[in-house]
Formats: sequence, structure tokens, C-alpha cells
Amino acid sequence: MSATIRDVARDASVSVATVSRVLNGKGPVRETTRRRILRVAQRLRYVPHGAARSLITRKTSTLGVLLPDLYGEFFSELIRGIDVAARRAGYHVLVSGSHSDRKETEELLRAIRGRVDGLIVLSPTFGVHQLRSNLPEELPVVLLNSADDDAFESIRVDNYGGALAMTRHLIALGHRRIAFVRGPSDNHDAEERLRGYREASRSAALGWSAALEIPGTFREEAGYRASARILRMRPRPTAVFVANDAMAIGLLCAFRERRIRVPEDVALAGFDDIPIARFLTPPLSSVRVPIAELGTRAVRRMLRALRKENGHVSRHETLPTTLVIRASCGATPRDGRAEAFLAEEGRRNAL
Amino acid sequence: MSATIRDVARDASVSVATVSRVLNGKGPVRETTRRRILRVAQRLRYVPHGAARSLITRKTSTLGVLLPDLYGEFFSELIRGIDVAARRAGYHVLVSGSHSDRKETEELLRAIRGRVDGLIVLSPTFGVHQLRSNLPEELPVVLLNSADDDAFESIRVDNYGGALAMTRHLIALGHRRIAFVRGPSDNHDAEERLRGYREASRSAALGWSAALEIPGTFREEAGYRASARILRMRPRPTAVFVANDAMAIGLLCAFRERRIRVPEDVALAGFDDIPIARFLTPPLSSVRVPIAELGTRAVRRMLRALRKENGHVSRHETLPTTLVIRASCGATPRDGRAEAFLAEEGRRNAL
DNA sequence: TTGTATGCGTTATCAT
DNA sequence: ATGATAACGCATACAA
Repeated sequence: MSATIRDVARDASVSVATVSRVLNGKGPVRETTRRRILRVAQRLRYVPHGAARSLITRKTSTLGVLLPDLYGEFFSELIRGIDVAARRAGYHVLVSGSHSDRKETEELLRAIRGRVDGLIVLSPTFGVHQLRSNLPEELPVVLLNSADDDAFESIRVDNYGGALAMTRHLIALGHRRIAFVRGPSDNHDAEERLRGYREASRSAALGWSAALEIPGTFREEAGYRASARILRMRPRPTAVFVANDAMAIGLLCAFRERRIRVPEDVALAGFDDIPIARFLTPPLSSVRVPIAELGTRAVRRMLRALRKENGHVSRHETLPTTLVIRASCGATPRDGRAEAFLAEEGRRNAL
Repeated sequence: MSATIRDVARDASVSVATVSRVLNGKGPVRETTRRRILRVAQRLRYVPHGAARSLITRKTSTLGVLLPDLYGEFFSELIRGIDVAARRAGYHVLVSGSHSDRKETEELLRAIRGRVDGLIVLSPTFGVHQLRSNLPEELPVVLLNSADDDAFESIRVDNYGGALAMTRHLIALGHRRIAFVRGPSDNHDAEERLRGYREASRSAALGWSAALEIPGTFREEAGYRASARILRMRPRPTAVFVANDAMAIGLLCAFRERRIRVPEDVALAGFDDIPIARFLTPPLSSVRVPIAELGTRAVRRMLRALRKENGHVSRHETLPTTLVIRASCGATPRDGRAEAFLAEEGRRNAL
């Protein structure tokens, strides 16, 4: 068994109270005893017991993160952002992902009482009411990219604005028939991106039709499949805007198999700007989403809430998205330059 | 404040002991009181306090996961594997990633006392001695892909065998000068892959030379850069085996810029078989690593250790890697077929 | 079948 | 400057 505070107290011939004071740097204590206690603690390899401490302190110094069924880069970037920000502030991260089942989620929500000081929830699919009813009242919650969020603090990404800008960019390049490959219809991010596409199409008075919108799932396979429907259309779309990069990769693959050239035969643009987007053939134009920052901000907001400083801060925040134009949409020479590549690398490392 | 067990006891006119018995299903209790207590508990939305419970139980029902600076698919797949396996067994997952600083890591190791029941450590870089000295003796530890692991249970992936097989495959295709782009030299996985490449080269009596081994970092950029050195070699290598897929993508990008055709001008093979490998241009031959399974197994081993069933099980385990041959190494027609794609998809979904 | 009492390892509130 | 002791919320041995 590990040493407890009593062991340290006994070996140092003091009371547990004094040991506690020394270890927490609180209250006055003579320098000599302080050093003696520290020495004993080190020799015994004493470490305070987390559960015991949080029982009395009513603080766990850990943040909970609840995620849906996430894949690939998005997941890892988000966790990374949360993790580093949390650790910097002395917090641990309790993560629970791959939640598709509603009941399971509720069970989990209840199980966290006394395990976390706050909860960061990314739930583009589910509503928020189940959160309300399954969570302790006083537990701070920060919502990420959620649909209805009036009850909690929330941070989202400007999916709508990004989709609007990219669609307009394609229009500016002369495209009139632009297909859109959708994400899951129960996903809020996906719906916002669709909304941006529609708004741009409408305001430009394009020959828009429902047939131009193709269902998808955010997975590569869906993009691969979408290609067939796109190539069957008459007249054929001259550009395809895809709701995320993963599906765009599927499309790229399918187009290559059918000898459709990008961007000569059809222009292509994605969404997310995952790290490999610029390494694709051709390099993929995309809408950059600050994923890691989404996590970082969430933690920052959470910390503020934990310090009860959330009295007058705005409860909703939207992170901007930015257009990243590469060769796939035809606005740039087909082959990217190494110079451009290196510039991008610098920016990335600076992050 | 949330309701405690006392609140429930009071409202149900019983003692806390009885409430505890009901909620944990232990000991005999009359059916009528049982139901009454359950009803009250539900009305009060009572949930046992995790810290309090683990203080007395000496169990936290959470698993710690310690990771190095991981990126992309590898990270997310591993976490997914661990997460689902852990939750299925009723465990939470406390993750801490992006550890490059040694001191910070040690601090963290100590901070987990009383927060986790066991620790899963992926540390291809660091040694294990610092684990020993900073961890409570009795804490079960499962090591993943670590260099020296005699002290703990460990699971690793057959990096050596995979690299050996892929190199031999390239040799069988007629290649005699095969370059190898290395991973970080302090990374155990990377070194094992290098070892496999060397062994295959040696046993085939190829014209191997140190110049054929190019340093790398596992990031896309390193692959991009490696291309220059490769193209400068005389005679030029006819094939390049890259220590991971991310770098292979960088190479693919650089080759395209320089109008080097793959596999016609140079064959290419990667390692990891990340999901997008088959969507690349051309589809990338790679060595598949069962990442999610690595996590799943780790949890299984951990659970066994927690049940103290680890008396007679083998302490070291190696997961097999498998060759995935696509177009990039030239063994297959340049364009993959949709049929092949769909077959692969089936396999993937079955996972 | 149920209640009482003790302790898990800390921190915090009093004394001294 | 230090010590005794009461919480924190729960599980459990033992008594009833």
C-alpha cells in the first residue's frame, strides 16, 4: 500500500494537520519542520490520495469530455486541444466517446457525479434536454457545436459562414451548377454547412435544384458513392462542394477511377481542412476549421465558469472559419508549389 | 447540491445502510422497502458520489491512459479501442496525451494516485524506469509498443515482421534498390520497422547501403522532404518503403509536383494502413496495424490484472501485422476497382 | 430484515 | 506554530 498522510506525520513526529499544511503551502509553519516533513514525504514517496482529497475539497480537478462517434483527425485534434489546455491549468481529462446509444449516454451522465468538476459536451446529434435532466444542477457545462444551446455556455464554429464563402468562391470562378454532398441530416454542423451552400446558391440566383444535394454520412465511402450520382446528372455539375474532407477524399478516389480530372473536368472543394488535404492529388481546397482551438476555448470557458467568473461573459461564441484555396477548385495552378507548402508548414507549427 | 445517501435514507425512513444495500444489490432487504427506496432515490435524482465511493471501495473504476505526442488517425483509433472496451466493462477513461517533457510526465504519474485503478502506457520513446519509480507499487500497468518491458505486462505490434514482409514483397516485384524513410530514431516502432527492412535487404543480398536510409519524423513534411534526397541518388532507387503512411503521403505529394509517376517511375509503400490509404492517388500499399485492437487488448489485459487473474498468462503479446497491397507498389493495376473497394469496406465495417 | 457504528485519507476548524 | 478532531459521502462488520 502507498503511504498515507498519517505515515508521513508519524515519521516526521508531527500531526497530520501540519503535514497537510506543508504540502498545500497553507498556514504558517516553521521552516525546519517544513523541510523535515518534505524530506519524509519524499522518502516515503507520499502522494495525496485523489479521491480522499476531492471528497473534502469538493473538487476533482478533472474535466469530463463527452463525445459522439467521432473519427479521424477531428477527434484527435479536439482532444489534443482540450488535453493541453486542461493540463496547463492542472486539470485531468476524463473522456468518453463513441456515443450513439441514447440510453447508454444517460447512464454515463449520471455516473460522473463526483468525478468531474465540469463537462464539455460535443453533441451535434442529440438535443440538450437530456443533459439538463441527467446532470447535477450545479455542474458547469460547455457545449460544442450543438444545435440548441440556450441553457448552457456554448462554442461553435462558423459552419454557415464557411460554406457560404466557399460556395461563393466557386460561383466567382464561374460555376453555375454546383453539387453539394451533405453530411448526416441529424448533425448540426452538417445542416449549417448545407444552409450556407443554399444561401449562396439562392442569392446568386443559380440554377439550383434539390437534385444537386446528395446525401452523405461524413465518411469516405459516402463520397465515393456520391460520385456516381453526380456523374449521372444532366447537365453535369461543373463543381462539387463536399460537406467534409473525408467525403471529398472518397470523391477524389472515385473520380480518378473514372478518369474524371479534377479540377479540369469538375472542380472540388471540401470542409475541415484536415492536415492531409494539401497533400492530396490535387491538393484540396477546403474550409479550415480551428478544431484544436475549439477544444482550447472550451477549456478556457470552463475554467472561467469554475472560478465563477462567468457572470458577465457572453454565453455564446462562434469561431471563424477560413477559406483555404488550393488546386482542386481550379483557382490555382494544378500543382502546388513547394514554396506554398513550406509557408503553410510554418503557420502550422506556430500554432 | 446533489442529494446524498442520507437524504434518500431520511425520505425513505430507513438507515443509510439499507439504502446502500439496495443500491448495490447486496444483502437481504424486503421487497417493499426496496421499491420504496428506489422510488425515493429516483425522485431525488440520487447518484452515488464517485470520490466517496472509491475512497471506501479502493476502486475508482477508471483506467488511466498515458500517451506521447500522437497525431491523427493513430491516436483516435487507439483511444476508440480503449474507450469502447473500457466502457463495456464499466470503466471510465482518464487520458493524458502529448507528453514530450519528461518532468511533466513524472508529475502526472504521481498525480494519479487514487484516480485510476490501472494505467495503460504508450511510450515508444521513453524508458520504463521512470514509470517504476514514480508509480505506486501495486498499480497494474500495461505497456503498449514499448522498448524495454520486462517489468510490466506489454502488448506490441509486429512492426519487424510487417516491415520484413513488405520489403520482401518489393524485392519479389524485382526491386533491387529500395530506399527506406525512417521514423524518429528514439521511437521503438520506428526502429523495429527499420530492423525489418534491413533484415530483408540483408538476406536478399541486395545492394544495400546506409545512404538508402533516409531520416524522418513520422510527419507528412518529413516525407515531402525525403523525396529530394531520393531523387538525387544515383542510381536512383526503384522503390521507396516509408516507415509510416503519413510520410508516404508527403512523398506522394512531392513526387506529383516533380512529375514522378508512382508506381511507374518509383514504387511506394507505407506502414499503418490508415483509413485514407486506399483513397490516395494511387492507392497506397501499406502494412496494416490493428490499432483499435491494440487498445482493446490492452484493456482486456488490464481487466484481467485487476481481477488478479494474471497469475499464469503470458506477459508479452505481439499482434500480427498484415500486408495490404494496392497500386502504389506496382503489383496491381494502376487504378483500383470499385469491387475491391467495396470488399474492403465490408471488412472494415465488420470490425 | 434492518440499524449502529466505524473507517477510507484528506482538509478545515477550532483550540492551544 | 502546532495539534486534536470534525467533517466529506459512502460501504460494511456487527449488533439487534
